[in-house]
Amino acid sequence: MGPATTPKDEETDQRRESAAAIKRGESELSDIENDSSDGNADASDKDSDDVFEPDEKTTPAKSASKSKNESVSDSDDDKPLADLPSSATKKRPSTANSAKALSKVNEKQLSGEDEDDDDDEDDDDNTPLAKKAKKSSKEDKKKPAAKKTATPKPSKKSKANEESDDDSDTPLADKKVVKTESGATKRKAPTTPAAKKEKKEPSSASKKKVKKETGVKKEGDDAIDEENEGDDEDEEEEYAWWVQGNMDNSEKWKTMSHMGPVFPPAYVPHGVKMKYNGVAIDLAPASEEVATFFAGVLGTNYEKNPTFCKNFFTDFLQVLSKEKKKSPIKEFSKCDFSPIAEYLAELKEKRKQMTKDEKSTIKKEKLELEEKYGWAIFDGRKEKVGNFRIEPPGLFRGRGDHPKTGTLKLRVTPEQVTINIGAEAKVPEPPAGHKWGAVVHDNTVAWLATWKENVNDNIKYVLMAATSSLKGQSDLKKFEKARELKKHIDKIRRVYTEGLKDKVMATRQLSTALYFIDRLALRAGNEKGEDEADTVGCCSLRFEHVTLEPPNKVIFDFLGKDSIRYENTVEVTDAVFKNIKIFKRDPKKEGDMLFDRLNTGILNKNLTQHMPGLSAKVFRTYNASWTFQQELKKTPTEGTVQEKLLAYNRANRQVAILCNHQRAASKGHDSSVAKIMDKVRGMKYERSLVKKAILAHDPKLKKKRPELDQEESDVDEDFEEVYLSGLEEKHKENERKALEKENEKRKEEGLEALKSLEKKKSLVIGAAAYEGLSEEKLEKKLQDLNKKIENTKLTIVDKEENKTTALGTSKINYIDPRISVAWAKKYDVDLDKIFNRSLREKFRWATHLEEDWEF
DNA sequence: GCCTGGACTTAGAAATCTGTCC
DNA sequence: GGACAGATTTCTAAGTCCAGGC
Repeated sequence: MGPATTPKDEETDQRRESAAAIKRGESELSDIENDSSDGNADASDKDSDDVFEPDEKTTPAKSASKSKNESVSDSDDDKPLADLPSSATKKRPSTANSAKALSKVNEKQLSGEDEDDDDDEDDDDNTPLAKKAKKSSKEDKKKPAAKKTATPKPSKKSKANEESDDDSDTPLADKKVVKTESGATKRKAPTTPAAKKEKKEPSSASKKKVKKETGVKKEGDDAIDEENEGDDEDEEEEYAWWVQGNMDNSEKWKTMSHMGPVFPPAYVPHGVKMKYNGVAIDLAPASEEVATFFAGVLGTNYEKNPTFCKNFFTDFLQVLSKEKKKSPIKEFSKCDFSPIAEYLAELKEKRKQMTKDEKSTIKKEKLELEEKYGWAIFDGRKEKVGNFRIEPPGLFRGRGDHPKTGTLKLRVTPEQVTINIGAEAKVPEPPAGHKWGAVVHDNTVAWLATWKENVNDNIKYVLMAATSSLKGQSDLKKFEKARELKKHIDKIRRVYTEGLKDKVMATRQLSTALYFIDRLALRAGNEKGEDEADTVGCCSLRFEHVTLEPPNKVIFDFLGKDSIRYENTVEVTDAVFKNIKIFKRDPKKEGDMLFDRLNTGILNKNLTQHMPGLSAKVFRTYNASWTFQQELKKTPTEGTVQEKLLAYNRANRQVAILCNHQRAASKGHDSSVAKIMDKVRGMKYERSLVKKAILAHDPKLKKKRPELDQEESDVDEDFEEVYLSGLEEKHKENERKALEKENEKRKEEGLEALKSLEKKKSLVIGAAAYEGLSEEKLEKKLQDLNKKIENTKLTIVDKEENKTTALGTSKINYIDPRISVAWAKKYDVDLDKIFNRSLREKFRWATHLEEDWEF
């Protein structure tokens, strides 16, 4: 499939540039490699919570060194390790702790390593083994039968591995049992909290409030205390959960109440008729609603997406078939939804044209709803709910090539909704004539309500807002985990670097994947079903997603999350290059897994051995925050706030590029940049006039301040002409408008229209504008212009660099906010220049720290 | 021990709001 | 005050990952 979704070629260049940022790793890596090869590895390795005890503490240096020496011979040729003469492979670093650590896991999980080395070589390196049919997988369709026959058997088996040996030889993809069809999976009632609690350790003696609370209510109250409402940001008192440092949030509340979710209003038919074959068609309300959904996407890319149209039409026919009268609608191509689309456009226009009063009435109603349903009471504290609205029906807008995009998303009924609320609280009333599907009192989960949507059978939740203490605690926990990784990262890098040359294929795959996850911040890459868009992450990369460019470049080109294209050319170490070559070796072909002995489960299980709770995604957080902190060091200490902010945004941008956070370039980007550039030139022209005026006052300054006599770089006579005539034009236009306005007024008053304004503003432009100004005023003007020009120039740079890169995602999710807070303190920049109101609220927990705080 | 459903985080697009310029 | 652009908020799709059930 062609990566057609959001190709951004310039972005690629930017990304390449960002490879520089990635190289932070490269240099470190070579350090690590050198480290391990020169036998000094253990000197720097002070990890206390080392998980690989036995050999680890004995002679890591020796083993590391040994492994390196061996791998030298290993890497002398391009042959996979298995193809080397046994004498070479037999010397494999079996005592190398790190590689062993990786293999250890594989022994268990893959049961892939035979005790007999020779066998191992053959099995692992040469031939991906038995390929059973992968049920309902895309790969399956693409793989011809030949693939499935390549099934050499392992020759010997160790006792311990006897049972799983077969599997060990099988690329994992082929072992996986794929999800059953949606209909085949039964829906489970939510697990009872009581049952869960029995298994769980009772959480620590409740989280005490360390500060005075606001909005404390008696438990069981169901109405929200309006008096306590107000601008949260201005509230002095807050629930400073972060002070006590208890990060165990397995028990999320003791008492909890809320008002339940809000359902979308019932459909009100508009009566506008769509056409079929040119004839207006009467539709029953249910059908009209679905037709209106489609009319709403006319003019967007969805309309041009055949899958979207096909899925929509299938469901539309289904709805039509339920009408009492038989509908003539049979073919999509004969449908004309434009009358409804026009009606929708009219509605939109009407909304735009609403009077101030009408707008404020709507706003008031919205606020009232938010006030009523937008809050929950957690242990007596009023906290904001995130999405308290049940998703309205519509057409599923799956991204990329989602096979179900366009499918009708049905209206959710209260009977489908499960409410989670404190046992002591009053259960919110369901809409009249309805009942809740269930009511539970589970304080081990964060959701207030849940339901299952019909399109993908996904479970949806009503959750707390990002500013809530619950989410704040999760955030802090996440960043602390990433900081914890800092203590282990050297070791992990050393381990996977050694693992790159391990004899066992599974270990090499694991190590290579880890290398990418660490260096390139790739996502883990879970397997996906055939009812989802074909996107991949690290573990699910396929043959066609990675190409090699000798001597040491790897080119990635694949669609990642949200079908966003990831394009990157990276210089890698010899070992990685060689591994990819092996992983792509015959008989592998397009459609085959690159890492056929790896999946996210194995990867993460391995990672938890290095550090409890460590998973692939932690690397993204760690590397994002770490990169950000490093990049911020480039902030000019003496610079203006604007310059400091540019440095901040650049650091942010490096992270966004690393994480491949993209956005579509706005339509008017180029023209808006051109406009600003013209503005700068105009200011420069004005500056040149001011300078001349200053010199006219005091010609002696010419020597003292030669810059006053300097020509402006990009302001020439042509520009002057255009600029001045532009000013004149503008002036005339303003006069014309003013006259028009005046005459309208006169008309109302029954007066005769004027031919020209009585009081005209005279236009003074060019040098004349500065004649007669005092030297002092001119100097002030010059200073102002200098400042303005510099700031505007920086704006252009920032804008240009931000064209297709989305900074928000990394700022919200990956960069430890404490780095930003410390930076703002250190460089004396207002926090609100870098965090908007929402972020300040979301990261309130991060604001109380010293400027020397480090990630 | 494997698999999957459930719970949650992360993501870009779309909608809405806000500020600036004229 | 209207138009426009940019910022912010909302929406919900699409990921990750792990606990619990078989």
